Amino acid sequence: MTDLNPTAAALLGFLAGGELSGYELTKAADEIIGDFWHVTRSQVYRELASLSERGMIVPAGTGPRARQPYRITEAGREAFAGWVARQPQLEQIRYPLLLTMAFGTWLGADRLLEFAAAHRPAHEERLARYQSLREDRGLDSYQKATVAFGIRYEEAVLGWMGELPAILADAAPDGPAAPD
Amino acid sequence: MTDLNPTAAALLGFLAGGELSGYELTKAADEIIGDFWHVTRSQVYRELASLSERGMIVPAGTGPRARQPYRITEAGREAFAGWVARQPQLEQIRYPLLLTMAFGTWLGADRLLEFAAAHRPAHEERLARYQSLREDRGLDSYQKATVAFGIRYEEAVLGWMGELPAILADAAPDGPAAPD
DNA sequence: CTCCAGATATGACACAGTGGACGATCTGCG
DNA sequence: CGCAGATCGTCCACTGTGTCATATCTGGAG
Repeated sequence: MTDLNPTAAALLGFLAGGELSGYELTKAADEIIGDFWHVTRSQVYRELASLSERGMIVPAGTGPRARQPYRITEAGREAFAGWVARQPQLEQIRYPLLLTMAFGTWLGADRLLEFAAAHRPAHEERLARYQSLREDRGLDSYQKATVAFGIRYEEAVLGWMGELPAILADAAPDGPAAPD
Repeated sequence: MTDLNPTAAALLGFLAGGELSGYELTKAADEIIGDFWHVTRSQVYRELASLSERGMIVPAGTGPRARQPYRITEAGREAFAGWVARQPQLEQIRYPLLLTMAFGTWLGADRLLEFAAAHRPAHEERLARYQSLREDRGLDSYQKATVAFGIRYEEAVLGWMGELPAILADAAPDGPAAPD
């Protein structure tokens, strides 16, 4: 019940399925939750150290290379169970393109449309990936639900990009023009 | 050109429109960019200190209370112009509900649906707010563009929540059931 | 008018999360 | 063999979040 941050909780969640090392945890996190909860290696190792100190995981022998697998403890399982049953916070979006766009007067519509266009392929790829995941027999329905969000989200982004030119059309025609 | 983080850049962007204090900047950021770039008070003051050190802003007299307004300098304007013209990064989403959902096997569909339902009013309110902003004559078309994203996004979330029960229906009927 | 509750305004600090650099170890293959 | 590249962990500086503290001003109750 000792409160966990979401990243630590996710690591416990993965460890609840078997022993894994930091590197493997990083990969698992990247593949399975990476689209809505980004986790870096640095933080994985930091959280592992902290979880280990708090007795929620223990080192389990040694793997190949310097690999250090961890096993979840009973305390760890309890902490995870406590975390998973709590009402999650609202989501946070950090969208630099929108930030730039909010100050668009200093840049002009043309450049902004280029910026948006540069992002489009990435969104199309994600959408395609989600769509193929939707058919994947290996996912449980909970993971399917997260994929379904991804599809809705990417469709929304692409739809928005589609209507952008029309919205920005009635901006001052172009170019960095200071208001006031 | 000295590279700015997005938060610092946004503060310069606001200051480009006139002198503002930390508190006023916090409010402006919250209202205008808060939905896609969350900024806390602590960070505003930290960035102001850093920008001031780097000569991009200067204290401008004193306002009422302990209020300390800042004025942007020429160096600040240049740094901002440099930042706004750079291709923005891809967005980041941090969605705790999806994290919990990814580990849904340990919780069960019923609780997850409750969790999602608890978020619904917040999304409906945001959507309503965006829809009324869309009619707002006071926004320039760049800000309209950010609002348009908000509308697409919230519609996507609400649509997803609508299909959730169906997706989770074919999960193991209920309850925390450990797999393996 | 006085006083104090509450709003305004800034700051300090610990923790969470990001990104890049570094170095060591193993693996495969020319 | 030997070395290029992948694997694995560590470190550090910086950005972002959340909470607590503190000082100042404002508006009403008395």
